Order: sequence, then structure tokens, then C-alpha cells
Amino acid sequence: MGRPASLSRASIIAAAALLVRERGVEALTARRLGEALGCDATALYRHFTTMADLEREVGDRFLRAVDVRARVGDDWRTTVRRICVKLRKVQLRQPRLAALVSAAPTRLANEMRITEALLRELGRGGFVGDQSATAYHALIELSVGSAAIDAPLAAQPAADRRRTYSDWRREYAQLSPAQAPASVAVADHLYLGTADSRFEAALDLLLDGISAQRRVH
Amino acid sequence: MGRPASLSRASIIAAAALLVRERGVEALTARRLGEALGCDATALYRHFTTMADLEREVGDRFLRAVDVRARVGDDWRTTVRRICVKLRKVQLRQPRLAALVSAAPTRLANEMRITEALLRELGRGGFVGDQSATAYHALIELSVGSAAIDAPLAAQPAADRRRTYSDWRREYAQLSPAQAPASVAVADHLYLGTADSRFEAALDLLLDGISAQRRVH
DNA sequence: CCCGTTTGTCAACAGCGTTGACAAACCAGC
DNA sequence: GCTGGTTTGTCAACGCTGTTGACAAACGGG
Repeated sequence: MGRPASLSRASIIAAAALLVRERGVEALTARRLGEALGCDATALYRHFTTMADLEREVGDRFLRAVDVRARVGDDWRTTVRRICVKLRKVQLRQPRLAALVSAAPTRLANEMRITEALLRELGRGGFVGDQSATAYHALIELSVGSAAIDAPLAAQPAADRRRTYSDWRREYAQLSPAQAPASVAVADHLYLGTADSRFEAALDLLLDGISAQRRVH
Repeated sequence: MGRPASLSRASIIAAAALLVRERGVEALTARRLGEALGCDATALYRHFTTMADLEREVGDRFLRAVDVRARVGDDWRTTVRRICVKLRKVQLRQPRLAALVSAAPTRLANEMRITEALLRELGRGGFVGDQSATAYHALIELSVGSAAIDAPLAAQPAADRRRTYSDWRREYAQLSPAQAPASVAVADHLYLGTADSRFEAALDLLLDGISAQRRVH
């Protein structure tokens, strides 16, 4: 019943994901996606109510890459850490899409899968209901939030990024010691390494706090 | 020398901040701001090279509201916590602007002031150079990242937000226990309270981890 | 076979940031 | 007191965005 469907939600999502992968997230527009699919831009609206709807699905599709299986011998903390690192890495590729996932959980397949895995590992670690939930929220806020923040810069080439960081460091160092003594004193250690390494350090600190909470009970 | 300047960076920034306060961040467009100022939209380009440049300044102006003074008798942790809570609160009002601040530190007056205060308190807490820097990065990523994530939802009225949260909770509870046992088990504790309370819980966990790191040395 | 539904196309609208040509208004120098 | 140069705001326009509504093609069920 009806004209033959040359498009489908699945094929559109796949093309959109490819487009993002190849030309960046800013290239994901109705007209460009239509061009890639060989159809008119407005044809997309037969399958998605709005572009945000489409973006939500593309976002979840990227989450497929997050492997949540626990490796033999790994304790809960190691597995949780690996999932969070991978989650952030994937989210980094979809700048503003990253914000959506936690702000308004898509509750699509892959997001649910990751939630289940994190809660599973926390349960395995001996956390009870509300402790698991609190730890889960904290881990998501840090991982996804960090991705949302770092995404714009992550789009730049690595060399540019390093230069940007050293510029910042120098700028902190050149502040007036009278007005900003603490900044000047610490300037040499600010924005060292990569955004990834800084996130992982933050994650380790958070995991320290989460671990400590469990021991109390 | 020149036509009389009815506009200035300062007056434009003030009008822009007012516009954001009254009609939300999405209302901050060149044309609307021009209308509010009684001038043509393109007149703004005589004072700012780009709209992003203007947004950066507006973002920093909001940071004025963050009081970084330590209160008598408060230890470093209490002060750091208060600054971070306030920082996030302020950032919540400027959805996508929040992302800018940490991704590409504006290095404007107020941002520097907050950085200095956090590093000052960490120093007071006995953290040495690289420990201070690591803790600072972690605190900023969590606070600003959390704001970036929660901002879209924070724009909604409180009643809607509560309903949204309970909807999510119910959705996790209705998952198949066979496929998502951990989610179902914890569902009752997910997305309880407010986004604020969840952030503060996360912040406390992170501060636990940061405190523990110091004791090692 | 035909009718209704589906699905893609096309033109168009309102909004966005931004640019370039133009004009008004001021100040410095003569 | 005029004149030239610079500043600063205005106007029209460009290309882009998401989105809507009218139209047409193509299929399947009665």
C-alpha cells in the first residue's frame, strides 16, 4: 500500500552516521544528508518528525561501539573504568549530540545496554540500590559532561590542540603574581598531557571516592 | 575622531545578558539583540568580530555572580564545594555557553578569578603543584560538564522536570528483568531528587577521592 | 480496475550569521 | 572655518538552516 519505500529509518541513520564520521557533526544537515542519500532533504521528514529525532538515533547508534562485556579476571572498578573511558571517547565524536544523551536519555537500545552494564558492575562491586544509583549518576555526569566540554577542541588536529594547551599554560604563568599567586604557582602543571589523560585522572579520583563510600557500609 | 558611539562593548554585553536572563539563551541572536538595543543587527559587528566572541563575553559576565571568597572558619573543602555548586548553577543558565568556558577557557576576568580561588583553596588544603592541577581539572570537568548536560532540562519548569524524571524511572522499572536485571533492581533509585542534588552527590564523591589522594603524600 | 495510502519532490517561509557598499557624524590639521 | 579621514551605524543581500504544504507518482487491497 503506497509508493515503494527507497528510504527507511535504518538506511537514513546509517547514512547519517557515515556522514558524521566522514565530514564531522556539523555536516549533518537535512540537505546534505538528502544529497548523500540521493533524495530530497524533505523526504527525511517522512521518517523522522524532526532533525533532533534523527540526531538522537544517530547518537545512540554511535554507542554501539561501546563494548560493555566484563573481561575475565577484571574487577568491577576496572570494567566500569573501561566503559566510561570508551563512552566518553564515543561521545566526543558527536559534540552537541553528547549533551542529549544524558540530559534527555534517549532510552534507546545502546544507551540502555550501557546503563545496565554499569549498574551490573556496581552491583557486582557490592553497592546497594541507592549507592549504585548515586555512583551511576556521578559516573555519567563526569563522562558525558567531560565529552560535551572537550568535544569542540577534540575536533581540531592533535598538533593544534597541543599548541592551544601550551598557550593557555603560558597565559596562566604570565598573570600578575600579586593578583593570582596560586595560578602562577601551578601554571606549569595546568593543561598538561591530553584531554583524555585529564579525564582519566578525574575518573580515577571519582572512583576512589565511590570505592571509599562502599567500605563504610 | 568618528561618528559618536551610541554602542560599546560594555553596553552590548549588558543588553545581551539582560536578554538571556529574560528570554533565555536561544533569544540571543544578532537581530533580536539589535532590536533590544534599538540598532541594526549588523552594528554589533563593529564591536565584536563574531557572535561567538560576544557570547564568550556574556558567558564570563554571568560568572560575576560566583562569589569566591572563603568564609571565616570554612576549610578548603567547604569553600571549594560552594564555589563549584555556584559555578554550575550559573553555567546552567547559559546552555551552550557553558561548554565554551572550559573547552576554550575564555581567560577573561571572571573565569580567571574562579580559577585562582579554586587553586588557592587547594593550596590551602595542602595539595602540591600537580595534585592541585589534577584536582582543579577534575572539579571543572564535573561542574561545567554537569551544567552543560543538565542545561536543556533545567530550562523546563520544575513540575515538568519532576514528571520527566518519574517517567524515566518508570521506564527503567518496566524493562525486562531477564534482559536488564540490574536496571530493574535499581530503577526505584534512579533519577530521584533533583539534578542539583545528584550533582552535589557526585561532587562529594569526587571530593572524597581528592581528599584521599592528599593523605597519601 | 480503482481508490486510498504511502512516499518522495518541489517551492517557499522564516530565521540565522555574516559581508560589502554606503552615508552620517565626528575630530585633527591647515 | 573648512576639509579630509576615520569611525560607526544602516541597508540590502548571500548562503545557510529546519520545516511546512501542495502536488504527483506508485503501489496494494477491495
